[in-house]
Amino acid sequence: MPVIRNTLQRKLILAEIRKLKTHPTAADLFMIVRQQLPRISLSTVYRTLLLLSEQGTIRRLTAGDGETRFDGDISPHHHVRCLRCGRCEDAHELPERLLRRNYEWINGFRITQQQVDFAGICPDCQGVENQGGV
Amino acid sequence: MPVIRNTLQRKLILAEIRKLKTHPTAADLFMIVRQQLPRISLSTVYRTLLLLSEQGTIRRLTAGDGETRFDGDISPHHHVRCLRCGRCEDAHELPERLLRRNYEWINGFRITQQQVDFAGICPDCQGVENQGGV
DNA sequence: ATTGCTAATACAAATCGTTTGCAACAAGGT
DNA sequence: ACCTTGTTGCAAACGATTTGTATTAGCAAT
Repeated sequence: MPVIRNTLQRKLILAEIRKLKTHPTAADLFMIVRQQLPRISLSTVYRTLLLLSEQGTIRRLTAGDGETRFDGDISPHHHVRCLRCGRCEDAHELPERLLRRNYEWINGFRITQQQVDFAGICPDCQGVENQGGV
Repeated sequence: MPVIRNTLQRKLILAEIRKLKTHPTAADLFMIVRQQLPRISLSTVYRTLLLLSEQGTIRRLTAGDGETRFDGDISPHHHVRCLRCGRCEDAHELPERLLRRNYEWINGFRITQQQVDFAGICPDCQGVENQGGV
């Protein structure tokens, strides 16, 4: 088993993802970290995000069409996503009992992940709702 | 507003997606419909699936990493997905009260879609679990 | 049935997010 | 300070999906 090195790029990426509450995409993080480390490459960002999510250090949010988003808060909680602009927020105001009960087996599947995916139109997009789009 | 034409390709695709219980991908449906209509193109399948899901005739399942899957059953129910092979099944054995309550507003978002996403290892993949992979 | 309008198709090429191959680099144990 | 090898940056490959366009075919009106 190879040694995991604590590189500067990994430190910066993890620090930024923990600082942000916006569930950034890989491209978002690339642009942010590049301000401190201009030569960092997008593939390093992808590789680091893969590593961190496999470690369980961060959470990968795959619901929704577009890009994968990442969350530095790994405590159990749910998300709301805007179908128009893609914005993704925590849904902390939900009753926490919603998924308090864990399912370990369904249809013979051994369940390891569960999350509720809420989607709709965010406040900013509600005004322009009739002006075409999706 | 343009007239929506009831073409042969649309009829065939909708018939197949309603026949199948396996939540096929666009590529799956392409291969199936091609047996009856060899000259159909993959982009027609994609465009038709987009149209049908925008109409609300079928349901788009976007949770998970890989390809988008489609469901001809639009009644409210949840899904289990295998993290190893990607298989996706209905989770009908769940207590139906799980999402019986509908959320209309969360964080100021007007909610139009909600679903529980369960993921784990399916029975077929449990045996080979230790032999590497994701 | 035949016509005419135009939505929808097949095909190819483009696009988007993400992954991978590889030579150069740097983390961290010695 | 050195050496091993995990990691990076870059470019190119990748898979899923979308789009441009000339041609085909639905279907409403004759």
